[in-house]
Amino acid sequence: MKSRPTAQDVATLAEVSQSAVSRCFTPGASVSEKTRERVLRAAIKLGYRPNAIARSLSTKQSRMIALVMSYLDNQFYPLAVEYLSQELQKKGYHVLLFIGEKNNFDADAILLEILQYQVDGIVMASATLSPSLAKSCANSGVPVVLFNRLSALGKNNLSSTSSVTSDNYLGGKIVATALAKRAYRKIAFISGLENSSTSIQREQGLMDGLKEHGLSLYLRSVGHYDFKKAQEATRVLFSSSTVPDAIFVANDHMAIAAMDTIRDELHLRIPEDVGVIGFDNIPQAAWASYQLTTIYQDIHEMVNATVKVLLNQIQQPIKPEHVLIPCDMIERKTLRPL
Amino acid sequence: MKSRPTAQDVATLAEVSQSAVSRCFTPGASVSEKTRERVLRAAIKLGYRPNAIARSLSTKQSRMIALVMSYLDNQFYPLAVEYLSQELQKKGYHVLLFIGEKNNFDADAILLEILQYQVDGIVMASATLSPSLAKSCANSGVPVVLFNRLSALGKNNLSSTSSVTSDNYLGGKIVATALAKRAYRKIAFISGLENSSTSIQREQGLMDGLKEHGLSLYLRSVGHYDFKKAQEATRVLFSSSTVPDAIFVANDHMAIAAMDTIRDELHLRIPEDVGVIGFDNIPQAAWASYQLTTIYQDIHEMVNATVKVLLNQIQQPIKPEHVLIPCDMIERKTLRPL
DNA sequence: TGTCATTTTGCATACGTATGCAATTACGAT
DNA sequence: ATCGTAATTGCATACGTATGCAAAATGACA
Repeated sequence: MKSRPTAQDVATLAEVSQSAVSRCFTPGASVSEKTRERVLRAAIKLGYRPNAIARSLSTKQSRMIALVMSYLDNQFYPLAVEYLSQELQKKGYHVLLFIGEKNNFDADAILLEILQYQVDGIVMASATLSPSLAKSCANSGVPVVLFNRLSALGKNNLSSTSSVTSDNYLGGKIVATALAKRAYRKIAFISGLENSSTSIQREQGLMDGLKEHGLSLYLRSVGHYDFKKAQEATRVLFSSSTVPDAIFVANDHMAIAAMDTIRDELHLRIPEDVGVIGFDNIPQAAWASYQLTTIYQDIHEMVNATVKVLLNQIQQPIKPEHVLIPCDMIERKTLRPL
Repeated sequence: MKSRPTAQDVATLAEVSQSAVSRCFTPGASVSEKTRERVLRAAIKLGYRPNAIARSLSTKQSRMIALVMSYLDNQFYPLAVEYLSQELQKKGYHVLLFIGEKNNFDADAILLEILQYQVDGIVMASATLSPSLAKSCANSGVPVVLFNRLSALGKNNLSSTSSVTSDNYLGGKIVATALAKRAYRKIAFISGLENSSTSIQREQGLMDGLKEHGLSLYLRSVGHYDFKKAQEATRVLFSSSTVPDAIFVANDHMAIAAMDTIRDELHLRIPEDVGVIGFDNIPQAAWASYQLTTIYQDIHEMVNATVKVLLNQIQQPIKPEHVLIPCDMIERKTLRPL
């Protein structure tokens, strides 16, 4: 049980200096073919691999990216994690994962932990970045990209932290048009977390879109992006005498919850009695039992953009970037046909 | 854009030595109340936080755990990731996430990357550990725990790498008994990956259980733990003239795929025409449209055990440990009642 | 063969923290 | 006040790598 060989061990065996060994593992460094060969031979013999920790200390680059999430219930996020992790690995980065507790999610505390690890960048999904923390990151020179989130906006709608989101506002408008054209008139909205930018923008798009078609929102309920709470929200919508004929749910995860309640508890038919439309296009939306009509979030584009922005910011953190990914409707069977 | 303050900066401001500062941030170190106060005051003033990288280099403990996965489609894994990450954070560890590509998953290459980061331990889920790698880890003194997997077994059924799994064999037997008691006679099995220990043990349990009830397996098909492939496997089962009256599917993810195919394509009723039972008890199994009867995997117990074993092994890696978590059936509506 | 430009090499040091050891201080008891 | 013991502190160094700089080696060319 001896500890791992160091560059010095390799150097001794290969009869060169430790610097030479280091250069052999540093792309672009100046080493002759002869010594490289000798070093590599010795390295293989000893099973040597450079110590990334020591390298990080020396170069001041950890090649680690912190990924901050708050929950993985909604299948959209695991997929994002998976693809993001793969893309970052391709670029030579590694992912340090931080998942907060649902109830007491203290982003500030987590971020302080993160900063200790000298990560080269941070991707925040499922959590807003408090202004104080954004400042803290900026001071440390650690670039941050918000994934599927915007931070609190100033009056000019420009946040100081980079972000990548779908065009949620447009998505909301598309929903409004689709519902209007299908002759739905009593339209309800089940929101996500009240203070989340995604939910707010989707709702705003819906409202503005409805107005353009001479309609207005009929009912509204809050689902907190949670399955059970969305079911409760659905019950509330149907508990009064004023019943909606269509529901826009802020994401698919909740839309499925709503469908279960509508069909199994309330014994209503979808789409005959009530239309349902979601947002995200998670895999479950395509399952035969749901066939949920929804707004497509291009997860691959979102991740690609996130990686691109992040690496940009790492190279030269000048101005924050804000990327908007287009989205569109995927028609399945929870809205009646045109 | 100045770089982060160091212990030396704090020491200078507080007029003490760098050692004193270090000791203030090392639990159990000897510091007087007076100097601790001065140091902390200075640290706060400068916004100082110890550099975890430097600390790792010095202590030879990174307090990072590598988590290796191959896919997150199956909701069971995101939940495991979430809870595992939270538990490790509570213990002061952080998670370095590695997700392989579905197609070309080169565990060996990934593991070499991991070892460079000097992680204190490795949790492998969704991937078998090749003997060469296991040896490589042992040489490096890095403890490994297999989560929901066993490595290739020797003749004596004892692997040299620690593991935490459900009692998959027992689960298979429970399924056999449940099916037999409900008078199912033409029982089919849809397997996961053919070489995965979970699928193998669940099937073995089923076989042995059936035999005890004087039955034998009627049909068999391979689903590779993949949604679309499971649907194809289901079609195959029903394509010949010999049609099963019940199917045990190696996990819920595939069981749901099978249900979709059975009901939506084949237009058969569950459980009247055919019974379905899965394994895992993922959240979707409880959705109203499925109500899948399944075998419960206690994900919290599994994670708790994983963390416990891992920390044990980190402290004193003497003998590998193998933990078996009990499991039981959760009855919903995809098997006909007794 | 000698000169000069270029490539390769080694030396020395920095990165930021932890810690063994010896020196110093504090404190209680006599 | 004196001594002894325990608590605290600073010094020096180690952890493993990268890299600026100067020295050395190489190679091209006349």
